Amino acid sequence: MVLAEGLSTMSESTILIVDDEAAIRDMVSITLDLAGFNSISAANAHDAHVSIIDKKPDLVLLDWMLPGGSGIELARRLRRDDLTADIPIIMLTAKSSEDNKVQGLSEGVDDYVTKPFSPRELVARIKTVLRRIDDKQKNKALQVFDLQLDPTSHRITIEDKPVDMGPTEFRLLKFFLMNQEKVFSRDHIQDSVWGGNVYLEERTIDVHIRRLRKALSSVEGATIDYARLVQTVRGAGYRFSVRPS
Amino acid sequence: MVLAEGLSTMSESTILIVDDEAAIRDMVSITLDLAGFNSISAANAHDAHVSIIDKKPDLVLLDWMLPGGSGIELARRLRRDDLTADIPIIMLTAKSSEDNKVQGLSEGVDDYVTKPFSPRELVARIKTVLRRIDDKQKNKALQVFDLQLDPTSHRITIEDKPVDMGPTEFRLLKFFLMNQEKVFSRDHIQDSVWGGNVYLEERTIDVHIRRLRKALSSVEGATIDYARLVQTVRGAGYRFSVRPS
DNA sequence: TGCCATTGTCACGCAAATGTCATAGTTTGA
DNA sequence: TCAAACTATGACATTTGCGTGACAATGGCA
Repeated sequence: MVLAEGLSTMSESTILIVDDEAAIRDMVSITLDLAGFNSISAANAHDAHVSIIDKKPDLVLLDWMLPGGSGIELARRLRRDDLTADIPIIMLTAKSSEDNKVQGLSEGVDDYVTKPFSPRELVARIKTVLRRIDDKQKNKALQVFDLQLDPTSHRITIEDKPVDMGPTEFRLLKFFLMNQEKVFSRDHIQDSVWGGNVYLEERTIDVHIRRLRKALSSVEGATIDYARLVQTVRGAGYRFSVRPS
Repeated sequence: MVLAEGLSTMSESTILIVDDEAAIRDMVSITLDLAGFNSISAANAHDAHVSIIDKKPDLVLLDWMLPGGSGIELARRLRRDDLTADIPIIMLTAKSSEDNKVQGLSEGVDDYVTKPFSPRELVARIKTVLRRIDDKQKNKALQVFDLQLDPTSHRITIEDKPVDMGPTEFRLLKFFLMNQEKVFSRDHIQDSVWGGNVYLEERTIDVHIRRLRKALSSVEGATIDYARLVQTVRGAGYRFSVRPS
């Protein structure tokens, strides 16, 4: 069975360690690996930024005292850029005595850990932050243009007008919204939306795709035909994409 | 069991004390413990921030004059972050200076206490603030259009006309009014309205939903059909929402 | 004690939702 | 241009979930 997409608790989160001291990098790296995380590291802010854009880690462990004060800079830059604004950051700070300067600048940081720290503490903090971000993410409304899916109220709206659809189509749309711009085979869709323990006729998926499209088209006066976002990829499956096919 | 939502009088509120002087921290801590609060403390803004994110206290007692002026910074930061914006803050100021008062209140501080203060006064202020916050949330949630639920007199009115319903329907409506725009499964509703230690047949919830709807519809000449606000979300549960389904 | 409101349960009916099929339509490559 | 492969769609039987009226049990209150 193929794993359901968008699982809240990823089996293996990738953590980026940014510290100029090799000893600390190694120590933390080993700790994280033992805790079941995937760790990568960077020795300076520049490499870190490249890594973040490249590898898209789930969390960044950032040393406050990088040479040149660039740790602060990096944190700020990450927060400013939409691409990286959602990546949680845990700051590693030296001692709490001289954090006065630090205070005003530490906006948007998700947690701090003070050196020296125990591996146990570090892992606990990371897990806490990941869980918190995760919950936030899970309950966050998914949105594309003026189409909104709000998991909390279990409601779908287009331009604030409610869209009526069955539970299966709801799950299907949710799946698509969480995995846009990717083609999925019918098998994969079945596994992710129905679960792996059911047998469905192949054509059944098509029917539900059709019902989803119909629901998305049913809104009067919409500026876009949202049904067009559910695209057929002949011979491969279906894809949800904001780009015209 | 899921905790009942929005309990007004928390059995034990957690108060975070932020002060750089250990003597004051201890004094306040003892005072609060005696008054039946749960107290934690932090010596600087940094630790305080960590604690707040971690422990989510119900109120923060914040020394204005933290070294480096970071007290005010902290207050500002707490207000800006969505996670912490709702946590009430009471400022501890050295002298009664009008400046402090004005500036503090403009930063969204809920009250201020001037040193030296008596334990009695401090506790009274805390209780006042907690009650005010509490009332604010309570009163905000308990009115929708011309439907009113008054917890004190235990009455429900629509356009000032009394609505008759059983105790269970009353609690059910209260629960819905406190948690609007969210879907709740029957299990969740049962936990929150009946408590987790009872076993109910699934259909029983439906019956009470129906009784609630019937009661809400029973008012003659209402401009809105309030029963429509109690919405069925097929396959998911029920939702109280101002928006049409 | 008897009355009455309240409550939880059940059985039944209805409508939405679901999965399947047959048929029509479209695309692809020879 | 034609056949094969693939997809869209309408129709249909079945399943599922929800609404509703009725009823017995409970407990408060006069």
